[in-house]
Amino acid sequence: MKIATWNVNSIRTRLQHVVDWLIQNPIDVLCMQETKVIDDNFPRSPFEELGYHIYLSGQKSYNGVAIVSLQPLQNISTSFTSILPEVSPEFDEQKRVITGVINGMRIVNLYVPNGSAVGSEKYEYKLRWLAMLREYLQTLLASTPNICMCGDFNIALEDKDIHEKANPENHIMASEPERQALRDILTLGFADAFRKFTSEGGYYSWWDYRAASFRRNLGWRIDHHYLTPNLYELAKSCTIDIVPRKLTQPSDHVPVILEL
Amino acid sequence: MKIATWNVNSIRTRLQHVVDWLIQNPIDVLCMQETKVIDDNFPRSPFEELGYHIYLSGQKSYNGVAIVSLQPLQNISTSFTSILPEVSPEFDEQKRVITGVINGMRIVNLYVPNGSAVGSEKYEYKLRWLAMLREYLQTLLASTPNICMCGDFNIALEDKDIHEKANPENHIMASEPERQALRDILTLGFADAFRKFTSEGGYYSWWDYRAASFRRNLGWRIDHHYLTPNLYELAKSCTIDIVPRKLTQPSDHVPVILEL
DNA sequence: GTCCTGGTGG
DNA sequence: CCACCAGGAC
Repeated sequence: MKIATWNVNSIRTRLQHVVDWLIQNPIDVLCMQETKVIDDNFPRSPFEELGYHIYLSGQKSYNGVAIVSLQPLQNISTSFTSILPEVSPEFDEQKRVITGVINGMRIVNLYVPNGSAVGSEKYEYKLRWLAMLREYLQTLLASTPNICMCGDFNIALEDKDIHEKANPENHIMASEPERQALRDILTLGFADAFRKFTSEGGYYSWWDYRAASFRRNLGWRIDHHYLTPNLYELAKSCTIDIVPRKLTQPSDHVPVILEL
Repeated sequence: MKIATWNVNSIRTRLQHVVDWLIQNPIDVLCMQETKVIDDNFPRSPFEELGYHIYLSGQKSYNGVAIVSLQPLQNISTSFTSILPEVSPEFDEQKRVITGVINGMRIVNLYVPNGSAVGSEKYEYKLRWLAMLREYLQTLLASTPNICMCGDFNIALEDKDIHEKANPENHIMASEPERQALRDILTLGFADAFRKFTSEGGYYSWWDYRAASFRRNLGWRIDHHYLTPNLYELAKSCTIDIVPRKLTQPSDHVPVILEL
């Protein structure tokens, strides 16, 4: 089966790109981020016409995550507090997580905070959010040991995931505290599916809209699939499809496809 | 020769429609209104590639007029105060007039204020603007007796220029003070080119974007060519091309074409 | 650069 | 309904 993750940067603006891509690419589960729409206004029918079940956690303007799946998902959850009652309700105000179970595997679709600039208030929120996420995943793992966690992590763990013109040191999405927070999560038992198949750098999933970044290939690999051991063993491929970034009015991110 | 007037409602948004229309329609002079762009940002090259000279009086966001002409124009003017030094400078803040001479004929391209609602401050401005326009034209006529005045007048002079569902009485664009102000201008020696050839009603040049007005043909004829006697005699046809209103993302106005 | 909102203008 | 802006986010 194929599980893809794609930060679509507004599902309403990108609807035709996403639908066309799904028609061209046989995807079982598509995890989207930055849908930027409340659930009532999500464009359901184009996905339903392709046979997808739809699971949503959206808000106005910002954030918002969605999963569309050919098979139905069980045990959907869209909040942190329902899994971790003691956690601050601030983490559920922004819609950044949706999870459900398919074939005994839990899919966790995440939109990690961007963090703005190192040292900013939003940066501190990102680090607190990642610490909270660790607790959340620990709880989930206790009941479902097989987890495919994917989404826009807004973190590049290695310098080879970042184009050469950037200086990763103290850069948002590359700073050591962010990387450490993500590594602390992975030590729960997750591994990067992409790195099972590809060890070289120069593969990117996001290019800033500004400064002609895509034309100059100044990208970052910040969209990931992290798998628990059994799933990692099963992984058959993990690839980045840069074609949709070449269309007119593209998302700044491209889809990453995991095959299990 | 053919002289067309078209309120394009943003030349940048409508560029492809206008260029395609010019390629399909052999127009010598196109007068545009509501270009909504400062002169530095006007998309010059598509017109230049078609062989047009370009004359501009634009502003940010609102209003803005332009003439493109296969032959060059002489004696361009884009202000009221330069013709009528005693007039209030408020009338030059909004870019609503551009005029130039071709073959001894002066073309005056106008975007008359909309007036918002009868009795409003904008309505009073419209009436003052029209009174000022009369003086302006009187001055122009003294040096150039042959004038083709065209543009978006935001006035329908007769009830048959307005769809049946509207109640013209005290309606903006149809109120008696507006009509009288326009008639006072026409008594300087102008006649409606369209009415030389067509006496029936039901011909419209503008349909509101709202309420599916075009589909229901709830239109108004508010875009006109007014000609001085010699030119009126020479007029060969005056037609409205509603085809561009059927395209996707159309202007709410369509071109009106005068043939001399 | 491209997206969103909320506001104005029509 | 459609276009513009400013301001914020990324």
